[in-house]
Amino acid sequence: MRLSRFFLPVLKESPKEAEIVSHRLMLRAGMIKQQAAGSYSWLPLGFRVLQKVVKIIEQEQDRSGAIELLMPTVQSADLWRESGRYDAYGKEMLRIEDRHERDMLYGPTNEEMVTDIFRTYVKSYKDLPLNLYHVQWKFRDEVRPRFGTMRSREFLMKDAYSFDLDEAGAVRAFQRMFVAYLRTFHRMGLVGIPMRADTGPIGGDMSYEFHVLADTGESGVFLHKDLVDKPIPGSDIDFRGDLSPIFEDWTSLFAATDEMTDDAAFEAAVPADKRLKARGIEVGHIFYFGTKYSEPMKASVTGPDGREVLVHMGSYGIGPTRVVPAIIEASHDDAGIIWPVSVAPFEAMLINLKAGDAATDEACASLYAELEAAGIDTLYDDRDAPAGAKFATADLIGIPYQILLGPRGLKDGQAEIKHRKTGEREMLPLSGAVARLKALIEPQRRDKV
RNA sequence: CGGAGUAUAGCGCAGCCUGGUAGCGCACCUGCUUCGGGAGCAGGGGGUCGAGUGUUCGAAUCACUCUACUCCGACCA
Repeated sequence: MRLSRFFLPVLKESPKEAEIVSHRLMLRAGMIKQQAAGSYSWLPLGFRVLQKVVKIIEQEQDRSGAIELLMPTVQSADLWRESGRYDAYGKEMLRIEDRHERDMLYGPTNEEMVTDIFRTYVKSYKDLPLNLYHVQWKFRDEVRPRFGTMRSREFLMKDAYSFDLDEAGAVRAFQRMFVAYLRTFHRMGLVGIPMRADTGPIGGDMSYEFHVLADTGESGVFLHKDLVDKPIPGSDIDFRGDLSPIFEDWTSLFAATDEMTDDAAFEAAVPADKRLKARGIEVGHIFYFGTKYSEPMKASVTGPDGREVLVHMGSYGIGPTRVVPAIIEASHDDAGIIWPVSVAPFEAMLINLKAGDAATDEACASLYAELEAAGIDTLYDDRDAPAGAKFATADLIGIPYQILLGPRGLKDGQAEIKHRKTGEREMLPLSGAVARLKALIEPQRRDKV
């Protein structure tokens, strides 16, 4: 993509409403624009990141055996009356009336609707286990939206719903999601630590929140230090096999939010040198809630013995529109964002240090063509701007690798590659630069981790 | 929902106290000079001062009402 043909409204100064670093950087990097309280447009750069995050989530959901579909944002109130949540949900639910004066709502979650789909079609235990998910916009009329897309009212959520014959099956489904979530966050360059959590209004018995550690996190978290760099299951993990050893390995170490524990319990459970008290951003939440919805909504199957049984359900959410700022909170410096390659809006940025100079333009154009041919997703800064402004933009928007070419380098037949994360610079013969870049990027690609 | 604030050009702000018809920096446009870490000079465009009502000869400025947004607390992916 040529920058001169892209839409990238970067800001030199940060709007005053942005209090936390991710919000500030997302505004400055031209990723989002606020449209109302808790409501954001995703501008092209931000949308690229969001799409990459969603792609990783989908890949790991699919790998774990979940099946993607898409349900509407606007739902009929009737389903929610069946489950009893139409009255229970309160003011957080945006209620809408259509022209026929029917009660509708903008979905804050989809348990009712997916249960309705399930009960319509699934009649036999032979069709279980089943896990259906979608990635769809939600609306929760938060009392106080804040921190940009970290806590917005309209937000994107991947929500998965598992259906099993009994509790043992549901626990296996829960463990599959648990492992899928470990992998999902890891692939985005995040350390997502599962913590015992409160079940909240969705209800249920077993619940883990996945938290990214960051000073700006909204929750206090207590955890065993060893969880921070615990190895993540690889892409060869067999989701049809027994995942309970992994589950137990992770959950045997203490980790809980401040809603679930306190200093005394923490100190009793974890030796002093292993205690880590921090702030966490909740990026995912998984629940097992048994027959909470299948019972009122009559979602049952015929079991092997011919008897009708209510299915045991769980639900599993990740908020991509929150994950993006969480990644920034975890990975930035004074100059701007530092994207992991797997979610970066572009993998490389080619900087023409003297746009308008015929020889440099030509050399950059051919280098750009070479980068594209090599499959490197490149943003080519071909603007007629001072070099300093180009560097500032490249650093701000956090492209992992910058490749610099100007008259000086051209004279020596050399290009410079700069690593955004480390600041390291290498001079390379022009002919070898693309190969070098490819070697750097490829192992970090999202499908390789 | 309770508490505290803010609202003047795309962004950041001054002007308000003490009423006299709007200004600065950045951004934007034109030209020239520049270009290896957010360029310089010259010229230029853009605002019914959040909305309404009132006070006044006259309101960005004073009064009242409303709206939007932000921050702090209780809730949530």
